[in-house]
Amino acid sequence: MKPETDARITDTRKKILDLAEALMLSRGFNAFSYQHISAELGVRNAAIHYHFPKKSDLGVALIERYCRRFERFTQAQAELSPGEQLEQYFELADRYFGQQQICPSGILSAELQTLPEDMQRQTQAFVALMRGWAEDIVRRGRDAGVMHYPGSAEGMGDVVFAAMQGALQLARFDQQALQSVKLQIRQLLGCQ
Amino acid sequence: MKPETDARITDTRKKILDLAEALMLSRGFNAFSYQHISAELGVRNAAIHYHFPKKSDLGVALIERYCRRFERFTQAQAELSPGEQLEQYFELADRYFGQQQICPSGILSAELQTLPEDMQRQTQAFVALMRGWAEDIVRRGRDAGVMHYPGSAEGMGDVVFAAMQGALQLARFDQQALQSVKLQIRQLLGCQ
DNA sequence: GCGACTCTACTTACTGGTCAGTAAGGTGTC
DNA sequence: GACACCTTACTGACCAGTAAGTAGAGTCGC
Repeated sequence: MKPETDARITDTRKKILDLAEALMLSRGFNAFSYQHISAELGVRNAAIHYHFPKKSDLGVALIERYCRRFERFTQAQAELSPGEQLEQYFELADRYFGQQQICPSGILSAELQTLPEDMQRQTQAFVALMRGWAEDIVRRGRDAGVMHYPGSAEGMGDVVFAAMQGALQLARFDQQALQSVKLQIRQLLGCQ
Repeated sequence: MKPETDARITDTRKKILDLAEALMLSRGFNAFSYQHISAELGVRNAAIHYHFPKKSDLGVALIERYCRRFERFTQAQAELSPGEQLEQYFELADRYFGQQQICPSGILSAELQTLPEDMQRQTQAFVALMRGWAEDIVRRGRDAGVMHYPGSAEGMGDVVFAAMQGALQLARFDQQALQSVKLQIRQLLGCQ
């Protein structure tokens, strides 16, 4: 039985993924090594290679987990109003910021050209998922009459998504930047 | 006479900076090596070290050049209307996109935590410069009565800057994303 | 106008460190 | 005894950075 399809995912495997995720969001995929993980975990380097033979296997598993997590997140959100969904999006960003991290799509798109091909494809799918979600929020917000903005829902969704991604990067220099962008997006959407 | 203060900057030195710039904007600062540059330039690795002893020296010189270039850009722009300034900003982004690059502040902030300290400081100054400029455009646009938006000029400037930075990263997956964001920003600002 | 000197802009040759990745062996559990 | 989950021990590639040497162009005293 492959670990990927096994319900009881190895403890070590999960710890590796968690550590790799934190490292990727703070340092980037290229800038962390198996050493970083194994040292923190108290195992040898080759133990990581046992679970993820190539670094790209680890990267792909990381993005796949993001996609699954995101799917669950949006399903759990389905009952919420567009305004509440937006606020949950903002809280997600706050959580990244609190850990001195940026959003996964931000680091992955910045490093894109140096990533292994399978990771590039996976990233593309993940970014499309998040982009579609932002678009969905502002479209349903306008349809429900609680959000008001000129132009298309596609355009507004892209601006919200791009601005939040950029804001998390800006927030590394000025912690007020994230608050500033969130507040301005609320005002541009005419909600609250 | 130091090369930095000499008007006649070495040809090789300039070529190194140009190549390093292109490499940084497409691959990132950590993901290019002196080998990449020396191979392209037809010189030996140590020749690069002659002009830039440490890689961080090259990085700092790169950002310093950005600051100087940006200063000249904004000065040349001083006579233009806010609407025209915004369009020039958009054209700048188009140029990066055309070369499969992202904006310098995007890659530098994504990699920030792995950059040498002097580069981090330099980056902070550069980002502050660009942020202030975006804020200035939308403030003067509102004052002149040609741009209309809720909230503060600080907030709107941050959204425009963050959205453009994010859009260039999104555009790596979907080339329409940049157009989409530019169009939406124009509509949010109520100009054109 | 010629040798001595100096400086710039490199070269060759090297070091030590880090990296991903592999092979083969060990150990405990079912 | 088969398998999951590690270990030790290693390889080869790449990396930033350094030391020492050199070719050529310009400068200086004389």
